[in-house]
Amino acid sequence: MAAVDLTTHPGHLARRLQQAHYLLWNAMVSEEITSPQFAVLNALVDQPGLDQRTVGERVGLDRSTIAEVITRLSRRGLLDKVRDPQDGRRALLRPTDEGLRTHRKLAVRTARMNQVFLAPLSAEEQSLFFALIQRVSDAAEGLRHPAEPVPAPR
Amino acid sequence: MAAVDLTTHPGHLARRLQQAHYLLWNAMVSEEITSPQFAVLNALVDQPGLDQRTVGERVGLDRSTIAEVITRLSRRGLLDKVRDPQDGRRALLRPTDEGLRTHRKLAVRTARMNQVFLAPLSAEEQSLFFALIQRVSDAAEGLRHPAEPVPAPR
DNA sequence: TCGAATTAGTCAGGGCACTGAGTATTTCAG
DNA sequence: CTGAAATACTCAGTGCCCTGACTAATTCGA
Repeated sequence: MAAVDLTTHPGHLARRLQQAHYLLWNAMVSEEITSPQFAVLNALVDQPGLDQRTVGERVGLDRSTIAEVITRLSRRGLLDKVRDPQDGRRALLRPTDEGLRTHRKLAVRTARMNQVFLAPLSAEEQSLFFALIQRVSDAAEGLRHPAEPVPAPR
Repeated sequence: MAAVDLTTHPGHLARRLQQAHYLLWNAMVSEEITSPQFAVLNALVDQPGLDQRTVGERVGLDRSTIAEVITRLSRRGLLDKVRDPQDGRRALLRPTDEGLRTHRKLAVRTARMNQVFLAPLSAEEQSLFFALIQRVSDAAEGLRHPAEPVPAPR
């Protein structure tokens, strides 16, 4: 009766999109290493020695989730985790040789997968696709941190 | 060094989009009922008496996940689950009165949230946003089921 | 009609994602 | 210099999401 059409609900669409991606990743990239794990590895290849919190910020994972992902990557021997001698709170992370090799391999496959995933869109549509999603995500993310200065006492 | 730019990776973008949505949902719609739960409830308001598998298909949840979601909704007293007397394998689902009330309430809030979520886009951009995501998702979904007839021995 | 597929749902197991509470370490104000 | 605040991380709890293996019920072909 009063049911709603979910195809105009961005949240529903976002979920479906991620599921579709998950499927393709599993088939074309890796069944062992997940997409978030690759994102973390990628951040560390870019800047070895980052601490956990910063990596999480870079790839968009909260403190708890990043901890789990790092545990798994470390268990697989893809990264090393050592306490910062300068600041005993921090854990510094860097990819192992094995981690670097894995990253190189998966980077190639990921590129291939992205092509397949985006194949239904023209080049211009692809840029638009990126831009629109980015704008919506950034805006919502922005609501999180209500502007640096101060919440304005109203 | 050989690190990759994740802002051009649809999977990464999809994940961020979903996180952004999760955030807004929690703030503006409900902290109890999740978006997938609402989707299930919505499908049952539309067609009471559906079985589990069909609902899952409608909202895009696999057999295991739909089972969990339904357990939670049922525990909250938002839907009833009875075995089909015609076919003992099926479980038939229908919203309770409480479920209907909850659906009505959340439908209103969801509409409001969608407006906020999509506010950064113009009306035309919003249609484009929907269409592009839909096309990509559908195409990937299509790879799953390699065309009805037969996989073509090539 | 009876046994082999098919179909609906359950269960165990692994991974992502968030919150709230707790611990250890560092920083900073008085 | 010391106690309060801030910071990095951990842990417990909840929920989504998938796969593969299993059970129960139905259907369908020989």
